[in-house]
Amino acid sequence: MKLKTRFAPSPTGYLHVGSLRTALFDYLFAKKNKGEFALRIEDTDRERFVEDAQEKLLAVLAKMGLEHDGDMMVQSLRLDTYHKQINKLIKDGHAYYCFCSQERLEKLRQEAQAKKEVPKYDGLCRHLKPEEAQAKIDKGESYVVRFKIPENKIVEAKDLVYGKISVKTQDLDDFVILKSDKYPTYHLANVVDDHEMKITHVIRGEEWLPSLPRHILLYQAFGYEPPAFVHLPLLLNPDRSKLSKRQGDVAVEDFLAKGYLSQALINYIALLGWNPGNDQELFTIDQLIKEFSLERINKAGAIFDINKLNWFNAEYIKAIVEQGGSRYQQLVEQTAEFIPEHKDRIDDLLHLFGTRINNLSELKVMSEFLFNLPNYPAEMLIFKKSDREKTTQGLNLALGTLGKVEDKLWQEEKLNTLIQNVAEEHKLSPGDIFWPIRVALSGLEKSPSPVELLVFLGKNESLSRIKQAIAKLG
RNA sequence: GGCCCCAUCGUCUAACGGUUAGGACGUCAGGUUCUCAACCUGGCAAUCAGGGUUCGAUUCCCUGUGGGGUCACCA
Repeated sequence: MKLKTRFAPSPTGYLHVGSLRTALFDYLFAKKNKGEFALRIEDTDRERFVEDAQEKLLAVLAKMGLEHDGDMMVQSLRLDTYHKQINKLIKDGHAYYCFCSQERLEKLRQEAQAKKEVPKYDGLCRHLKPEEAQAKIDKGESYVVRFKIPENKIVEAKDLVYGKISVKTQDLDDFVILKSDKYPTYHLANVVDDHEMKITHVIRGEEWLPSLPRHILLYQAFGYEPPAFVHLPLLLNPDRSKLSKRQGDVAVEDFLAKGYLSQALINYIALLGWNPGNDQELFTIDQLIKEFSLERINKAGAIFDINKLNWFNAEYIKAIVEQGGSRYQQLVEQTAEFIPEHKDRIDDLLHLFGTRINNLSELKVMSEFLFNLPNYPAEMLIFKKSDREKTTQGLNLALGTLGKVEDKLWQEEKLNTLIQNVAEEHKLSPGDIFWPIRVALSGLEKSPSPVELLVFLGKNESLSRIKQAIAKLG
């Protein structure tokens, strides 16, 4: 049988990084085994319906390079199927109609809570005769369908990461499988669809582990062979709670909007809860596919550390700028989205700041001084080991020397040699001339090297800024 | 609270029962330098606790502690 995984998000309007990690592992495992990676939209909650969510989801997955195989399944389009399956369960005695009102259930919950007991459905409608139930339905009473949990049994479930799990059915209650709006709940739709789609491996977050026994019971009631289950350790906030908004970005869209590269994000997230068994950390997607194995998935939750993501992203930016090629062209295009007003200078900006940024949005802030010289104090021009006199001399020498340079010789190495020579001739140390040039050109104490700035700004602008500096020193 | 899961540096993690407990991020120090970044070198830093099993436990078992997840007509 062909191996098949599926990513089954509910359309919330954005893709959570935890979901991305699940999707990635689904994808890697499928590709590794020459299997299929399917997509299913779990939109059975019409109260949380979000406009455009499906399109957005597809777009982000595409950006992340996790495109699915085959047709996408949409649960809201399959109500007939679920109804058919639910009727079968009812007929076989595995499920029953329940007419209890929300108010009664709420009261039940509160009573249990007051007695410090576990809130559980008390099974009031469980023994309703079929005719009685039918009569109520005919009268137009609102109802749900509940699954009938077998009594006094032990449910054994196996997970490929967590091992064997067993639960007593006494600890479970008759959960709803069909809501009063005639939409199925997750549990039901999930089991029906995974079976119908011939999913061989269900890979999902650890938060589903507690409901695994319910799903096993459903498979048994249907007489289906359950798929293999793989629960993934959770992604955590710095305080070790389940990764959520409020404590930072969690939407993949947010990271893309800040200028994190999809490959970097994928690479980082692959190493959360999984490792290759050696020291390698930088992986292309193809390498991940090659190395991936379920055996090397961890059990403990992993904190999502923005610091390490920054490192990965910076590594990718550096490497791509250095290597050039088509990936570099892509990077240039992506960067242009952040600085549309200086589109024609992206190439230069990337080379100037490629080793200094964690993400693309930082580039905009960091390069601002190139287009608008900050108003800096004259004292900043004087290097800590220099003085006003030498600084003025250095700037004037620079102005004279640079002014005579032909346009075609306006290059980093040439300019560097030129300035060095002038400094030596006049017994000036580098700090007497390079430092003030940098400050004159950038208005900052921390910046790329003076010659890089000269080349970026060009002769006219450079000389103009140096003149301004000399004037400041008065 | 019931049920379930988990436990190695601050973080991500490695270690067929036998290692000076390794790597990476971060951090600190030094080098390189006109500054920053990058780069290079080095430092600090962990097996939750207590019992077993064993010649020997990070590793296996039990208990405790701690953390998390889940207990909806949400997924």
